Amino acid sequence: MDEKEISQAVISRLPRYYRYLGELKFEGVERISSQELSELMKVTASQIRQDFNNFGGFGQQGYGYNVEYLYQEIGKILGLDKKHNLIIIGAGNLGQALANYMNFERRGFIIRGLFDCNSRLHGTIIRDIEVQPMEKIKDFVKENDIDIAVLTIPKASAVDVAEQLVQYGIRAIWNFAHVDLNVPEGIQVENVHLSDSLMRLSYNINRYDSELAKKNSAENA
Amino acid sequence: MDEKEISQAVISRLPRYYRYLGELKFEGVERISSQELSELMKVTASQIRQDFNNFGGFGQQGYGYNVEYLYQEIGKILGLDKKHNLIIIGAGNLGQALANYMNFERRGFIIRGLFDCNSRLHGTIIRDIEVQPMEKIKDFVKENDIDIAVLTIPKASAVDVAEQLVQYGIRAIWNFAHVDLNVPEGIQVENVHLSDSLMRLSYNINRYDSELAKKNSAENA
DNA sequence: TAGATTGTTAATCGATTAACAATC
DNA sequence: TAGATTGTTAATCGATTAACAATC
Repeated sequence: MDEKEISQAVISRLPRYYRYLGELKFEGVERISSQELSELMKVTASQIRQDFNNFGGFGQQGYGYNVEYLYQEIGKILGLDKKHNLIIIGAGNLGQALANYMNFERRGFIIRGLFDCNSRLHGTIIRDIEVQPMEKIKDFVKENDIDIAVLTIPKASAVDVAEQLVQYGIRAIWNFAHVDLNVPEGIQVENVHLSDSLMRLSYNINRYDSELAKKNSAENA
Repeated sequence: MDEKEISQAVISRLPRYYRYLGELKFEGVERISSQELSELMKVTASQIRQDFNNFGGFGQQGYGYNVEYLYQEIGKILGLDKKHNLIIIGAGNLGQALANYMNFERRGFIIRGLFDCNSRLHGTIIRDIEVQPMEKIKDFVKENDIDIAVLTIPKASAVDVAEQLVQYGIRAIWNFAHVDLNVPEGIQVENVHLSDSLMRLSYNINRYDSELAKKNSAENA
């Protein structure tokens, strides 16, 4: 009953473990110790063991971890053994790019519908999917068992659209709009704020420059 | 000399502050207290004050913070007062979407070149920029003072291309390829791993479901 | 001056790392 | 059995929150 809540720090690391294990599996590696994995991934072996043990013991003393098994188990923890039906709201450049990106399907995320408020896009077909007007979302969500909505629309309309999606019964929103959505408890939101990411990059360039300048002036003093 | 290093946790929050302050400024709000901002942004006032004070005193006791001034200062910290020249490597759907996205230019990130290994794309023009073959990157970087490269290519070639870019003198890489790059000290990398993000969303949907199931079975016990 | 609110120090909380006993 | 390596507890480190003196 009193489940120890897994911290978001741990969860954020799981996809990276999954990626490395997938590659090891692909390379035919059968087992790996936390020590070896730690060298590969440049994190501490201690953190790896702690992270995995949040979900129970996946390893074996004196042996290490079975790559195939661990890969499967992390996949299950991430819910990748389940299928998810998505719709994309906003069939602009980014929406189309995501619709065209095949790799998500491989992980069980299947794009079922595309919607846009721009009538000139209606009827456009992207990967066998026709762009439909926004008015069709409501029925489409109900009839096609959609659980995830991808928001690739400008921030001006994103908050309203998100609210509607929740009413239509959507379970989760993958939000690319540069605005914080306000959704009720139990609706999952994952933000991808590209401009935030670019600003962090900019900060780090800038910081490196000024530290360099400081170091140089110190040498000349 | 002994600069207190600013933690990445703080830096990650700066773009969000910047966004909120930009909106407040746009709405004509002149001053704001940490208390008011904390209610708006749903973080503690304490954290806001701590964060800002990493960079010096931006506020005034008894008054709060001047929105316009604070917005400018955070912009400067993020390096948004400086121009950056970018190139995009990989003119597929995602590369084109980013090239078409105007908002980055507003913040001083100017896309100068587009490159792709697919010869069928060469000569295609996106927002006045012609897609060029990969062989042209080297000279282009030197002649156009490029500091940021956006990597929107498949992971198979990403590591090699990144290595080359570093040799050509690039300063920073905005990496959309699903692989960890290995770059020397001083080269900034910011990863946007979309599939990792989607997996986190998947985890949270899954977790919510199983918690609900647990709660229900507990009630029936 | 009195009230408000910052800047900053101290206390708490959580996450990471180290250490080692358990065990394959 | 001996060696290796996990699972787990304890120690450390860092980040967040609370509290309050400084000051506008």
